[in-house]
Formats: sequence, C-alpha cells, structure tokens
Amino acid sequence: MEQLSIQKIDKKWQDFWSKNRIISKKDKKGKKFYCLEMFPYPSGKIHMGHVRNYAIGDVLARYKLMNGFDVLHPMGWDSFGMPAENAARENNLSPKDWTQKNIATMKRQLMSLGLSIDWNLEISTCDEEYYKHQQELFIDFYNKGLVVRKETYVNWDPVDETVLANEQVIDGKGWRSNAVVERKKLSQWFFNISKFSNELLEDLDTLKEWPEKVKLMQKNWIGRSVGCEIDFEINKTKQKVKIFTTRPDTIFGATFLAISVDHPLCKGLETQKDFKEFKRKCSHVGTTEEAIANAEKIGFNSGLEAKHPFKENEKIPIYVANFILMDYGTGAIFGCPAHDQRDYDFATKYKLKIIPVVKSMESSTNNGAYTGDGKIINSNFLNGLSVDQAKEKIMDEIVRKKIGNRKTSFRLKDWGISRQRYWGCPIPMIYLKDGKVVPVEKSELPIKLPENIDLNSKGNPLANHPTWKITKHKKTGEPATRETDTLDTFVDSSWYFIRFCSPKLNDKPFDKDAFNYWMPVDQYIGGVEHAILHLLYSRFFMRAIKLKDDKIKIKEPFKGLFTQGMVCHETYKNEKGEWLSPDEASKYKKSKVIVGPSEAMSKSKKNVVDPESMIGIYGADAIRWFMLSDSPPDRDIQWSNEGVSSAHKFVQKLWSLNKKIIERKETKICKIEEKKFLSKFNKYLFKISNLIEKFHLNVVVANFYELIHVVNDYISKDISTNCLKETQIKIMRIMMPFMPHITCECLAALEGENFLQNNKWPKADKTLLEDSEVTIVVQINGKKRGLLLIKKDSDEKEAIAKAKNIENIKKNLINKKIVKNVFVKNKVINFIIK
RNA sequence: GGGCAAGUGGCGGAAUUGGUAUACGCGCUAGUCUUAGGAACUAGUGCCGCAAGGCUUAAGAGUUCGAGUCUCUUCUUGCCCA
Repeated sequence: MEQLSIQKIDKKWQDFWSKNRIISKKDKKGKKFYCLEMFPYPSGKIHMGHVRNYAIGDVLARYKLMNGFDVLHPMGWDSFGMPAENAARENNLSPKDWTQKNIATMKRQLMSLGLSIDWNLEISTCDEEYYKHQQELFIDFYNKGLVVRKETYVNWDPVDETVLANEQVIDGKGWRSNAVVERKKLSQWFFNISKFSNELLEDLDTLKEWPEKVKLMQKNWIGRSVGCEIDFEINKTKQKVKIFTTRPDTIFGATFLAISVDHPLCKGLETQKDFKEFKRKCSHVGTTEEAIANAEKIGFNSGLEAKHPFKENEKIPIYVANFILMDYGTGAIFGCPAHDQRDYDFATKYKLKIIPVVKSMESSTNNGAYTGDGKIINSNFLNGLSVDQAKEKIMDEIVRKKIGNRKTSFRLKDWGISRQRYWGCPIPMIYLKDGKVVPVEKSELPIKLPENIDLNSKGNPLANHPTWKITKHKKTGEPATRETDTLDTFVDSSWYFIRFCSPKLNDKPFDKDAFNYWMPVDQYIGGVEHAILHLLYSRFFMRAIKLKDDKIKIKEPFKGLFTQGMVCHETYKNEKGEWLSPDEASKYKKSKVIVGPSEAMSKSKKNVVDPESMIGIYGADAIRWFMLSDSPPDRDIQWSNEGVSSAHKFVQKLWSLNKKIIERKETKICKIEEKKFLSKFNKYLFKISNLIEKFHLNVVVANFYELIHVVNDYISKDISTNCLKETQIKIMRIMMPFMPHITCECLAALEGENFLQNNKWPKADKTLLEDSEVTIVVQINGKKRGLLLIKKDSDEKEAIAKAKNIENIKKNLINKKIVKNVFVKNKVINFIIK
C-alpha cells in the first residue's frame, strides 16, 4: 500500500484554510460561542503545553462551528515583559525586533497545527495599536478613582535595581540576580482592586462552569475575615491605638499589643538607636506572607502601655513586631498567646503572661496555643459561652461602649502596577512643576516607547533616557516630566479578550455592541497556574469598565473555565549530574543515564520535545490526536514516542480504510446487518457528542478507535457500499475537530472538493439508538453467574423464569432455597439463596 | 499546621442515577508474511491455579440484594494556603 504523504496533506489543507476562512460568517443572528485559549508569551518557539492547550480549544471551536454557532476563536500575543529585555541585552537586539521575530516563528508553528484560528483578529499587546487603548482605559480608571498612588514597601533587588513581584523572590533572593532582596519604600501606582473585594468574592458563586478548585483558590486569596476593631487607650496619654481582630472573644486573654514597624506610633521611637537597629533587621524580611510567617518572630518593647478595655487597672505592654503588616487590618493587634500560635511563640520568647480563656471540651494538655472551639473561662461576663456566642456578645458590648466597631477585613491588597522596566506599556501620567500628577490628554495617546534605548545601564531604562521624559502639559504648556514606570504585564492580559471583539477598532478600546454580543468568553482554556492573579485581575477589569457605564451588561469575563494539565516527560542526568535532553540521553551509554521522575517539560531540566520537529515527522493530526488521547485534559499528560507513533499509524489506517471503502465492490445486501451497523454508528455519534460537551476528550478518542474498528469489520459484511460510504462521510466529519487534515483529505476523496459546503455535525437518529433486546446480568448472592439476552422491558416473571433456565444458574440453584429475588428491569437479576 | 483533590493491570487510563470492573491505547507473548524488521496482519494478555474455581479498584470497617462509586477510620501522593 502506498504511504500517505502527511507533509503534503498538512500543507495542502493549511493553504486551503488560510485562503478560505474556516470560521463562519458572523451574522450575529444565531447563537454565539466565544472560544478562547490563553494567549501565549512569544518566548521563541511554541512548546508542547501550547499544543495541548490549542488542540483542546480547537476541538471545541470546530465542534461548535459545525453545530451552527457563530464562533469567535482568535489568537494574540502577550508580548510585553522582561524576557524580551533580557534577550535583547544578551543578543544586542531591540526588544521589539526580538519579540517580532518570535511572533513570526510561533505564528508559523501554530499554523502548522491546523487550528481554526481567525488570524484576521490577531493582536499583540506590545503593538501601539493595542496599548494606546490600554492607556485610554488607564485614564478612564484614573478618572473613576480606581487608580491610586501610594507609598508602599516593595521587594527591591539591589543588583538589578528593580522592583520584584512576590513570585520573583525565591528564598528571600532575587530570581535572576540572586541578590538578597530588601524591603524598600517607593511611590507606586495601584489599581484599587480591593474596592471590589467583597463583590469579587461573592460573585464566585455565579461562576457555575468554573472548577471548584479555582474558585476556592480565589476565595482564599481574597481572604475575607470578619471581626472588629477595638480602640485601646494608651496609658498616661490621650492617644489611642486601633487594633483589628477576628477573635474578640479572647479579649480577656490579651496580654500584649503588637504593632507594625510602620505604625504611626513608632514615629516617636525613631530617635532611639535600638529601635533603628530593630527596624533595619525587619527590612531584611521579604514582603510575602510566607516569608514573614517563616521568619523568626522578633519584637521591640516600645515602653508604652495600653489600658485593657474590660479589665480595670490592667495594663498591657505594647510591642513592635515584625510579623504585623501595616497594610493588613489596622497594622496593630492584641496578642492572646493562649489561643494563637504566633502570639504564643512571641509571648514565650519575651516572657509575657499567658491567660487561657477558652477551655477545650476534651481535656487536652497540649503545650501550644489552643485554637479550637470550647467554653469561655476567665472572662467575666463571657464565661460559659461558646466561642461564637462570645464573639457576638463582646462585639455588641464594644459597640455599646463606643470603643470599637464591627469590621470585615480582606487579605486582598490593591494591585501594584508600576514596573521600573522598559518593555511595557508606558503609564500615561505626567508630573508638573508643582509636584502635581495629572493624566495626559487622550488626544496625545499613544504615549509611545522610545526606540533608541540603552538597556545596559542599571535601573529604569526609561528614566535614564536623555529626552523621552521631557514633555509639556498640553493645556497650560508648562514643562512637565513623564512617568517613567511602565505597567505590569498582567494589565495587558486583563482585557485582551475584550479587544478581540473588535480588534481593529481605531478610536476606542472596544465597540460596545460587539462587546455585548460576544462577551462573556463562553469557554476559556489555559493552565491552572493562572488560576489566581490573571483571572482575578480580568474580573476586576470587567467591573472597572462596567462602573458608570450602563451599556455594559456583563461583569464576569469568563463564563466557562477549563484548566488543562501539563505535558510531562522523564528527566535524564548523566553521571556528573548534568541534565540531558531526551535526544542526548538516547545517544548516551544506557548504563550511565540516570532516569529521573517524569516532570512538566521545562527548558531548565531539558526534558522537552520540540513540537515543530514532531509535526515534521508524524504530521499535525498525529500530534493533536496524541495530545488528546492519553489522559483526561485536566490532568497531566505523559509524552511518549510510542504514543505519538501509534497516533501516526492510526492516521495511516484511516486513509487506507477510506480507500478500501471507495474501491469496494457491491455485495449481497442484508437489511438487518445494515440496521445493526447504523445503530452502532448512531450510538457512538450520540456518545461522542456528549463526551465532547463534557470535555472527556480522551474517552472520545477511545470511542473513535472502537468506531473505526466497527467500520473495518463491516467492510466484509453484507451491507451496501453506499451505506458504508454515507456513514464514513459522517465519521470523517465528527473526527474533523480532532484531526482536520486527514479527515478533509478523506472527505475530498469521498465527496469531491466541495464537501465543506455543508459541513454540519450529523444528528443522531433517535430511532436507531434504542435496542429491542438487552443483556441482563444474572447474579446469585450478588455474584455474577450468567448473562441473559432478553426482550427489552420484559417483566419480572418472564425474566426470572428464563434466568433460572441458564445452565450455570440451574447448576448453582440445585438443592438451594431461594430466599429472595431481586429484579431491576433491563439491568439485573439477583437470586438470594441459603 | 490548615484546606482541597486523588489512589483501579507492567504503564496512560475507561466505567449514566450504586447494577457485567479493567473499555481504548501503550507495552509484552506467540504466530503469519518478509532479505530484514523498530513495518503490516492474526491471536493472546488483571492476579493465583494444570484445571474446576477463587481473588482483585491504597488498607480496614460500615450501609445495601448488590459498592471502584455512598459513610467512617487509617495510610500515601499531588496541589493551594500558611
């Protein structure tokens, strides 16, 4: 049999699709489906993770298209970001050239997968046609009061002279420079995301098609805690210190107050040498909660004392502590060592009193803090209550005495968006002579990045540029300087899905009608690593855009979310402990290769397989098929050469099967056989449609294998060639979302070149789905002893009589007394015997 | 430490509402064809056993006529938070 030239077929159909757009005309009358995969960062080449992501999305997009939906299936590039600057520095290129070269390569690679992407909608975030709209949105947000400027501590990398995101700090060191990170105070731009904390939390319940796991992660991230604020009077002064607590029920166990080093009260301590030393020590700890939690807890006795609000004459010391953050709650707490582990550690260290106020129901003698429920003791009027009852009572009392109020705090902080980087969207703000900061006029947009830039000096390249920042205030003409920070790249990706609705619109970020038609994204697909930040920021953006705009009707950007698993491969090392790529490992002496566990493909571990070379060998269909076949899409998949190779064989087999059908001579025709065949096909069709909707794509693949086996069997049976051919045409159509190239080739051979004129998903024939006979399991004492083929819906009497006649059942019933018959129609018979 | 998932052959994994456990694929074994096989095709393949038969979904209990599926306990792994 002649070998099929996969490469020729891939090219033939890809050329065809780029000339004839696959995506339907968007008449905006029918049902719509917005299918979106997370857009890639143009790092150089696509990797297997992309292939998996886009293969999954493409199945859905093509499936919906064939089912009559208007489908929006776009692609773009998340093209701002630090790697471009680093690469540019290393290769002496401009970040722009480097990025564009990568985009060209990756676009070609994506096209070689045969995706049903509408490339006319392509956008790139580093393109000024994109970021000028982002600058406009920024100004809009500013005018709505959603942009604030404040001083905060940042992770400062003293070597790179840049601010690091929390995830860029690893073990207290900069991820790139490896320098010890410092806490430094800087004036930064923020989006006021915390304004929506409660809404972002509560609306999670409306996201019915999101994985529970992701919703839970967002919930924890937003971290609502319900409690109260209490004012403590400072002894011998009129001053008060406001604390926040979620455990007001333990107030009688309070033995100290702890405040943040940045608390206003500390101003008075600045003159003390010891305090300065203490503050310096604190600055070495990172800003993440984890870093703070893991750091040794240290405190500084301020010498001040507070009055206990409910205990006459009781004074408690005020400590400055490194584990209290100024930007959470009020930057001050009361410490109850008996019932909080951190307070306990702190109190033990500084020899502070420990007063138990909650008694555990089970008498346990643990020597740490007890945080469970129990009965309140040592607490005056709260004694005898449960924790929850005590919380309510004490809060009422606090409000009544006017020494505090109920308060809900959130863990979610405002989103810091300033980056001291070149390759990002310039922030459209200017500084006037008198120190005022104002947005630029919208007519001045875009504020473009300068092209001639020196990336080799330290610090912020835009600030170092000789002329770029010099400007004038448009209205008054007075001299001004530009903001030289650029926007966090998470901003770029927080609205790109909106831009896709009207990607070419020149004068506005988006067209409202197009927005209202296409949004929300019906199915968003991407890695779970973006479960928190990207998705939360996008949800914030939708709300920010909606604010004061009645025309925008939607606030959740992603109706359905699917998080796909990673692509893994075994890892290899040589005897020196150096990583080996799979290729290198296969050339190495077998005994010297140390095979490690299978892990997500990564450049650093060299366990990567290049999609482009694989497509070259096996063809796009085989790669796509394999990516979908071996594991459920939401779980990790293990790359295997045997797996791809078998997918490739299957493609070949499809072609030869197709040929056999076309060349088949007419035989005797048996109507009963034909009906059986059609009934089988219809069952698979029905099943496969359902499985696609549920994302069980690996099971769909298994069903396709079975279905093809069935067709292969029936070639030699007494059914008409026409019947076979018609069915084959339908099968090729339903396989098209999975393997578009070979199925199109087969269809062209079966139906002629115009086969795409009516490329609809076939409807299952309901009359063929029902069987007239069913197989019933026959059990004795719950154990399978036989099978009974019987007319569907047979009644108990008939079925049991027949079941008793089965040889093996008869044998087992001899001399036995039947205590009970269990009969479930069309399913099971169970004889209970003694 | 807390929360959430998950645990099924040699491997990846199937299994509507509890009702034939191990579909499908890989690998493996034997055979056919071939100059050759890392091609193709045919047959077999959970475990124990010559067989009859028995056992089997991490371990143990429970509910039920019947449990991979529901409940509880324990163990292990992964993820998130700390």
